[in-house]
Amino acid sequence: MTDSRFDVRFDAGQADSRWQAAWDEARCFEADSASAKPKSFVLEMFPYPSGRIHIGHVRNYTMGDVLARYKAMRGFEVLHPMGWDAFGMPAENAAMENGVHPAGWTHANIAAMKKQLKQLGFALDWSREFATCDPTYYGHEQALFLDLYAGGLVYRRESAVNWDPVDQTVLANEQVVDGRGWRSGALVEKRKLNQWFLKITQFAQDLLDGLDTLQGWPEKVRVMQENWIGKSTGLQFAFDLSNGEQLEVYTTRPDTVFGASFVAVAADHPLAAGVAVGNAEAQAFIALCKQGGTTAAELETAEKLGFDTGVTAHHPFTGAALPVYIANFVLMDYGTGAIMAVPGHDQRDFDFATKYGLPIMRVIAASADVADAPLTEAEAGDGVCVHSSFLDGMAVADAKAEVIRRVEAEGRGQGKTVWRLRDWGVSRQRYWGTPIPFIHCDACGVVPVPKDQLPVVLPEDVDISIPGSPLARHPTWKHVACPQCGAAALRETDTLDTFVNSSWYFLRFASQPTDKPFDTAEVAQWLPVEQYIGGIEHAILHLLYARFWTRALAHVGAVDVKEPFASLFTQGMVTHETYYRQTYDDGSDHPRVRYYSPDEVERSANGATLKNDSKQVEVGKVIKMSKSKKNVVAPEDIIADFGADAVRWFMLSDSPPERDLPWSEAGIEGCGRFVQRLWRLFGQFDAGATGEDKALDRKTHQAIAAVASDIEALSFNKAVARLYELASAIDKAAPSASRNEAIRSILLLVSPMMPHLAEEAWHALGQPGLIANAAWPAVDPALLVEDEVTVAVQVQGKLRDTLTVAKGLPKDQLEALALASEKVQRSIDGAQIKKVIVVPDRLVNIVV
RNA sequence: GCGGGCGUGGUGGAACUGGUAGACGCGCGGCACUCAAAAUGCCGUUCCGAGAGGAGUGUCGGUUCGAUUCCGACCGCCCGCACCA
Repeated sequence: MTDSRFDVRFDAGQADSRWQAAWDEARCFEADSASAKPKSFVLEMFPYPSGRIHIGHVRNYTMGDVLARYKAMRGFEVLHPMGWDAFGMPAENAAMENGVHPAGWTHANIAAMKKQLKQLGFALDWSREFATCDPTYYGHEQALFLDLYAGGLVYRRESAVNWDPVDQTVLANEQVVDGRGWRSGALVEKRKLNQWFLKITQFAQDLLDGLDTLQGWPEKVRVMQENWIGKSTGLQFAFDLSNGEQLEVYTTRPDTVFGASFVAVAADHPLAAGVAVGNAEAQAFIALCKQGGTTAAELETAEKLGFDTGVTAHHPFTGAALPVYIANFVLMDYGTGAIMAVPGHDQRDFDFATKYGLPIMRVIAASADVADAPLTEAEAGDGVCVHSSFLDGMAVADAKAEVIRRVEAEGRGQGKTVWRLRDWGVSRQRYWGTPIPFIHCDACGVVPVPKDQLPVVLPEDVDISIPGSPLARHPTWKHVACPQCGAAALRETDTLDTFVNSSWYFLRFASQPTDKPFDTAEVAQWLPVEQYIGGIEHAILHLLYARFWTRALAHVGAVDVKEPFASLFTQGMVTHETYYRQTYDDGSDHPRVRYYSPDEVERSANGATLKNDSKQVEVGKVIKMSKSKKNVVAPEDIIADFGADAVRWFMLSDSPPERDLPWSEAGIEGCGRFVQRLWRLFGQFDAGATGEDKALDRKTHQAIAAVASDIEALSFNKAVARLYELASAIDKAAPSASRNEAIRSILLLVSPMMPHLAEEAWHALGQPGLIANAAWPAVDPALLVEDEVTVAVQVQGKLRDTLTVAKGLPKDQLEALALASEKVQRSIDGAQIKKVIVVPDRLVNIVV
């Protein structure tokens, strides 16, 4: 008899909240650091509390959740925490616009988003939740900052910084994209300010080397970080100039030194400034260089321009007089801001030399016999030195070493490694961030706040309505006594970059004592994070900073870990069609594009109409959901319509997780149908049924094994397909003990993905406890092997027949069977058989 | 320009280390159930062809008994980086 309780439709609305409450009650997902089980730390990038969860979060957290629940079923003690990256500009912007306090705004947003996350039934350890704006969090961050200061990794200096005029604050190099602020989009200006820096460059080599150990990271992300760190090795040396001065240049191609035909300096190089004194033409040229754009497109099209200073440089080996130019393509902040230009082997130099009629010499050739081949473009490749005096015949690598050796021997320069990576400026002139725990005293200088006076808490009564630093203009907050001499002194009013907050939050998740940031031994229990999941947009910023902080903390003895994230997965975006019309409704001649949201539109197989007027709208490209294109769906709406499990299932279906997932109404409806279908399937559990169904047993066990390996590989789309197949097989099978076992198994297999439905059915079927605490079903290896296989029979590589035979049938028998096939005989058609290839259990190919 | 990735039905995508291309989902078509609809179930669905059969994984070529998979050239799309000396 099947179970009549399953005749009614599965009521997600009611079941979701019941089981969410049951999990909370049973504290199912609280991680126990003292557990004897093997540990697994599954982490998704914690969200900024913007106010609501968007569909991208849902996809991200669903993936992590499936993995976390699966790991728990496999006997791991799982740490799967959640918190809030709660400091930052949007809270201050909201304060400016709406007059709400950043703290109140942030906490209200957190409450709203937490409710949404709870509705999705994620197996999160909420007991470890924190927000980075909690003084209990940022106070510990201040303590760590002081530790790094004591360890020599924090310093303060005046420097030219990237100033974001909209956010009214400084940005790190990494936070400037195409000359604009990464968040505000404003054109960044250069300013001189006293800034706090973290010595990330001290770990440049180590951060680079560490990338090789991160085999669980996407190649793409490792390449991006490698490029960002930007190691180059070369030679720095001085030219003697005709004006009696010296000019330091840096080159990665010392082997091409005999091909140098001019020298160039940046427009803001001191030599350029010197030349410009009393020289209007030079001044005009320098001004021209400085107004040049910095975007990729502008740079690409920018013409190479130069200004001949009239100064010449003496070639260190030939003694030739090389003209010194000011050139717009030389950057002051890389190397020494001056280069030796080798037109034959650097395209920029080639372009420049062509324009100004300077010599272009070949000094590297593929082989010595093409030493005089003409150059039509710069040849940057490998080869041997030619026309290069004592270097002639040497390979590029050897010649580099030889030139460096000679220059060093002459005391004229030295081999040098140059990095693109710069120290990380962490000062922000904002309110809503971690106060930097230092005090400026006229007598004692910059004094750390004693640890027993931490946290340095943000004042609540601030005026955020006007630009500028709210802490700096606060009437009382900054006035304190110097901890050393007791005299009146001033607090540091800069706050830390919010990327500092996210550089160690995973450590605080692993361990959160009240008297210190974390316990080193407890952290060692959980770290490294076994699987980290988040967006590709953090490939450099967050992930590089977090790797650096982990090293810096190891440097001062706070942690034993080096790489915080063993495996990284970057998931694709959720996309959706766009719907639009071209309108002229503003009365102008130019059409404007007006977008419509999916719920204003009726979509059919061959087009779309607007619900309002039943007239057609254009169906546009499938792109990332964004408010401006109105192609968004609200998680709360679809959860209400279909239930959390259908939404979760959709997030896992079809598209491989690293690729974009196109949202569709038809797709989510299909998921909703499958939830109901499974529900009915569970109702087919027939306690009275007996008997064996070997074929179904085999399918069940194959599915158990396949779904497990698919989840471990994060190939959720494949696991989903497997589960559809198993469901169909169960549907078709007759009642039996095997079928009951199959139903019990599929229930367990879908439980990480559809936990509410699974829990409801588990309960209805009278299974003990919560399925959230159940174990993954065991696989019988004997059932994974088929005893019959289908073998393809080809003639000339074309499929002619298939044979179903016992597994392991010997080659000669297989061959005989294949040749006996009527279809095969027909296509051989009496031709002579030259060769027969037999792959046991797979195919027979007959060559005639 | 440099680096990386991708190209498979109407559609999202499967295909283990070269071995039956198109699993599974969506859509579409047909049928059953129903007074009817919804829901559900069953069957079909790469293309051409009535059929036997033929063609087919961006294009062209190569290696192989056999290529979505390996190699070369080209075309197209996406992403990242960039006057980094």
